[in-house]
Formats: sequence, structure tokens, C-alpha cells
Amino acid sequence: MTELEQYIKSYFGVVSSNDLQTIISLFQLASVKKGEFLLQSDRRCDTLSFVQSGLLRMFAITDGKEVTQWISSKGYFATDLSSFVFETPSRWNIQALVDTEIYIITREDYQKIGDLVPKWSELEKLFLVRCFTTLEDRVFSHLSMTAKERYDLFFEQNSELFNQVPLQFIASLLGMTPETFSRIRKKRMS
Amino acid sequence: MTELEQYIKSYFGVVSSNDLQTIISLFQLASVKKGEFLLQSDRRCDTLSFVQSGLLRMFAITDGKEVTQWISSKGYFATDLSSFVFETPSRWNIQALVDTEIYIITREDYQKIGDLVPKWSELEKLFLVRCFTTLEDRVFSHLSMTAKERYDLFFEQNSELFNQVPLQFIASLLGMTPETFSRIRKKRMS
DNA sequence: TTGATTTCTTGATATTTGTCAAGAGTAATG
DNA sequence: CATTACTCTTGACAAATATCAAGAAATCAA
Repeated sequence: MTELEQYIKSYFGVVSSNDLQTIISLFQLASVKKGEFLLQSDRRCDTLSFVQSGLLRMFAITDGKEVTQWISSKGYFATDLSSFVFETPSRWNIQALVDTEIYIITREDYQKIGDLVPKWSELEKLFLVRCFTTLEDRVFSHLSMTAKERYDLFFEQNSELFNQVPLQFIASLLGMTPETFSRIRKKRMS
Repeated sequence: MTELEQYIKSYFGVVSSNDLQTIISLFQLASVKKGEFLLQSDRRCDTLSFVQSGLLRMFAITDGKEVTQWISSKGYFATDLSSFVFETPSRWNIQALVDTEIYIITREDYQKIGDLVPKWSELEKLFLVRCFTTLEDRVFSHLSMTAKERYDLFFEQNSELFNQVPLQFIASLLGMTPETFSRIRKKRMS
């Protein structure tokens, strides 16, 4: 499980070896087949997962159109955070784009971490602030950047996705149509 | 200080009377004159504030242009969360749009809350998840809505700002130019 | 109250992005 | 490997939004 250790560390920071073992023992390795849903909107989200291999897409449907909010690749986590914490209906669907392996934890087991690892609430806080900051940056990109600029920035930071994921989904998460995406891409490749 | 109690409750949820008193005693009432900066970008953000009266604008400057990320009115909080928590240079400026009264707390005093109020870390977590969810919604609005739709939604939720704030700032935080904003507004008013 | 300053509106025009439709390319399945 | 289904690209066109410039309106400060 040494890779899960890395994901935990990368999100939550330094944890003692003992604590790390405690945390990791509460996760289960599981598989999601291509096309399967890890979460459906309007259901309650009872789990949180780290992607070990494969790809998960988080999306919602409005006006009959799918809007991709994020794509989680190896090392990323996936959950509807609001639903996971508040037990409200989920706003997102989470679906596997390819056969995917995940480390998954239930809400009950997640809550145990807090009891077993004294420092946990502090680590969790830092984790949440990082997530918040990432989204702040993302909002900012929509206030201050054009479609081309968002394309370039995303390509810099996530180039590996461009040959693993249907490009229409990347277009959607960047807030543009597949056609616009395709035209920008053409320029960038020539 | 009964209003500060309400802000705390609205963000952090139910707190016992005793704990609330403890928390509130660590905040100071302070004034920020119109035009004054509560925070400058690239400086470290050492405080968190709730607006008691007046208006604070959070913005950044890129390519010589000001981009308004948010406007905090009565009851909202204002800080660069990332800088406040990680002590990194702030990405935002925070400036008073009018003479403003705030309840302010320093990082040191904020950390004391955690020691004095046992439930605090749990409340803080819920607070952060709510903030995260709000930003998720905001990202989603840029992926799935037109300028008109964002205008309408923001007007529904924050109509009081429309006659208190230079409209160019609202335009910016909605991700459109002042001209586009003005034209949409004209249609909506006729 | 009166200038001075800032903010808002409006029109003309340019640019960006979206829509629709068709075809080409690619991958999935039996 | 053949056919079926997706996915991507391209062009023509439409719609949305930005830019620039000028003037009107509102606000501020002396």
C-alpha cells in the first residue's frame, strides 16, 4: 500500500509512520469497471476514494447536457465533499472513464481516523484549505483568462490527460465547447 | 457583540453559549476607512475578519487589470485563507469600498480558539467544506451558464449589493466587462 | 454648490466563442 | 475484420462578448 501512503502524504502532509498505518488500514482497495458509477447525483455520497490507477470523471447534468467538473487521475481523490460531510444529496455523478482501481473509505471509517489519530483534525484542515485555494484559482482563471489561456495552463499542468481522456470532457471542464477546444488544439500542435 | 455571535453561528453552526463567549472575546472591533487596505497582495495575511458594516473588496491585479474575486458585505468573512493558514504571501488585496467596521482576529488568537473550544476543529471543518462547496458552485456557473444567467443568479442572491457597490466590480466578479454588465442590466430593468 | 473625478451607458465595430451539420478518424464489439 | 458507435475536426454561419471612444450621469471633495 505504499502508493496510498504517498497520496495521503501529498494531500495531508507529514504524518508519523504509525498514524499512517492506522489511516491506511481503514482504506480498501476496490475496482470500478469502465462506465460504472462510483456515485450518482441525488444519492448520498458515503465514500471517499483515491485513484490508484485509471480515471474518474465527476460531472453533472443540466438542461440535458453533461458538464464535467473534474477528472481524477492517479493520486487524486474523488468524492462529493459536501454530500460526504453533510450527508446531503450529491450534486455530482462520478463515473469511471476506464477500468479503475481505487482506495476507498466509508464515512464511518473516515470518522474513526479522527478518533485514532490525534493530529488528524489539523491535517484535515490543511487539506481543506488547499482544496479551497485550488478552487479559488480556478474561479480566478474564469474571471481573467480566455479559452486559449485556460487551455494552455491546463495543458501545462495536466498534459498526461490529453491522450487518456476523451477531449470533449477536458473541453467541458475548461468551460468551452469541443469545437473551440479542437481549434485551439490544432493551433497549438502546428 | 450579539451580531458577531450570529456571524459565527451562521458560518460554524451551533456553539454553546460559553464557547461562543470565548470565541467572541478574541475578536476585536476595528474600523477601515474607505480606500484603506486591510491586506495587500504579496504580504502575509495575519488576520481574519467579519464585516459588521460596510463593504470589503477582494481583488488581484493581472496584466495591469484589477480582477475582483469577491465582495464581502455584512456578515461575510474576509481573509486570504491560504495565506492566513500557510503564512504564504497573499494573492489578494482587500480594500474597503466604504468606511467599514469589522470584527478582526489575529492568527495567534485564532489558534487559541482551538485550544479553548474542544469542538472547534469540527466546526472549522464544516465551515471549510461549506466554503469549498460555494466555490464548486461558482466554478460550475462558469462551465454551464452564460453571462446573462450569471447576472440573474447573482442578482437573486445578492440584490442588495447592486445599489451599494460600483457595478464594474460586480461585473468583474461575474467574469464580464462593465459594458456587457450594463447592457444586461438595461434589459432587466425595462 | 461647484468643479473635478469617477462611474455608467451607448453605439460602432472587432473578436471570441458557440451552433449546426457533415465527414473523417478512432476505438469497441461481436 | 467488419460494422457499429463514438469522437474529433472542419467549415459556414450565428450569437455572445469584448474593445474603444464619447458623452451622460452620479459622486466626491473643497
